Amino acid sequence: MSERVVPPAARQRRRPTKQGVMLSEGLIVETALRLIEEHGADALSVRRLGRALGADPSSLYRYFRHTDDLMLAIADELIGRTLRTWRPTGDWRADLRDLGLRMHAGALAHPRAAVLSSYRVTGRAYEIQAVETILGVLLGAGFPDAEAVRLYHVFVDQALAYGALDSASLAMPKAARDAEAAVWRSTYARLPADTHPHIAATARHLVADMPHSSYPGALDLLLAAAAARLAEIRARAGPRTATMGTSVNTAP
Amino acid sequence: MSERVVPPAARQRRRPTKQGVMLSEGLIVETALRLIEEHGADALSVRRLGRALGADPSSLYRYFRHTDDLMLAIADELIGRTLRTWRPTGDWRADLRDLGLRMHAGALAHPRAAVLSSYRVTGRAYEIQAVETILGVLLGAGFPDAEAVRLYHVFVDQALAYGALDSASLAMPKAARDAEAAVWRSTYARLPADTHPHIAATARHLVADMPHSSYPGALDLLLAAAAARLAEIRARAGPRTATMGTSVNTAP
DNA sequence: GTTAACAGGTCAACGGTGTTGTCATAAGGT
DNA sequence: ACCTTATGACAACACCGTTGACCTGTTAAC
Repeated sequence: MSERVVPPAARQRRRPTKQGVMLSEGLIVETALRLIEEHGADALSVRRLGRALGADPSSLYRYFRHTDDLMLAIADELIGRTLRTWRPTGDWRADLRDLGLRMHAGALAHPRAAVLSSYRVTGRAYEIQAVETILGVLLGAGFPDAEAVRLYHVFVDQALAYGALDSASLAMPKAARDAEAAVWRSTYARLPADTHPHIAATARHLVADMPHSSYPGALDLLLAAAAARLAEIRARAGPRTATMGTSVNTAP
Repeated sequence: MSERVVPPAARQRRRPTKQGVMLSEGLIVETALRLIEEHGADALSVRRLGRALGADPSSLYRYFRHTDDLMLAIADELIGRTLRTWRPTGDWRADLRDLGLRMHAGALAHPRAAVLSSYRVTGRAYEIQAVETILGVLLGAGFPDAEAVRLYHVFVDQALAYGALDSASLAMPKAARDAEAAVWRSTYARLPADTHPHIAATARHLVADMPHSSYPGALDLLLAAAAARLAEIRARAGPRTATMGTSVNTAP
């Protein structure tokens, strides 16, 4: 190692691996994502990744300082992919709803990366682009600066937090997941009405609802609250238009 | 091990540890919580816990099948503590707000347990009590069964998801956390207005807002949306009262 | 061409982790 | 007093991330 770190993009002096592979940041990230996809969230370790690449595990430390440096690179790649498949229409509410669902789905597809990236600021290219885009949607809708930032923060954190939560749940072995769903049926649904009246009264709904993600519901509540707030702001600023829930993109 | 597992509560045949400690589920959970509190989230491992207890690590497997069995026990204890310090007033919105903030704070105090418990159903005593209580608040407020369950689900998941998210962030070494805050100041706040107009326009707010948890904001938006929904329900059912945002606790 | 610098791949080792199979023993019931 | 058995201890396994030392091929300069 000696002083090792990572020369950024100006890499030269390439040499193939003993097994003939040309390493690169891109190849490593891609392989890591493939590993996660094929063999589950826990399949990603420096050693296994090295094996999958046909390289010594320690070689990876020439490209990433720690494992979570690698995870951040993976996270940024995921942000990029999500953003690339998203087509804004100009309707802020529909656009944010679509984007939120895409972020959530993206997280579910890569549970391990999602968990790690959820609470980190990568500061990388795609992340910056995402911030700029989402802020643009909110400002374009007519939210004042401070409010737009607050909403941006809540929107992103909610998508990431739920993404991580549902990812973790999804990463459990299937048997364990089924067992959890069974707890609602066998434990909760059988509590007697005299000791647990509220659970007993709603048991049917609990059994049906609880095993699914509550993210779509949470997202809709968030957007509803935001729309109400926007209507209020518009009414206060000057009651001209009565349209609500939709907004023309008239950013300066 | 042979077939080992955990005889539930009917434990007898106590024998002290070599160092003279009498093990018990309770003592183990308490010690684990103390360990987390004193030495941070990563300080909890079977081996360290054994050392702290004055027992061989493998002894713990007589009480818990896996480490996350242990984590679930810890999680339930946390739920219990949170619930015990909460005093409902009858105002559903204020009560849920208070409870949400307490859950979030409780998670922050025990990051590792929070992350693990966030996506698990313990089915243990305190968890059941929490479900019953929260459902009672919502039903008492006047939400119909199905809606109450949906709201319960979103409320709890939101508290847990944000708890886990902010826990993870808090569990980072302080230096790393500071570095992340610096990214907002040094990277985002310096983007030129012509390439990133929206970020540039709101940079001041981003720097101020982003390093803090967005949970309180998210919680308030959720409660606002719920209150609006409740007003709608009441208006539809029969326009008698005009009070809104507050509710008398008239559960059957 | 020859050479010197060094990026980058490899090896071996360290200290950690969760988990389990085997064994010894003290406690309880009879 | 005996027998059973719950439970603690020990040792080992297979993994993990990380690092220091070494070696070698590529490149740039001469």
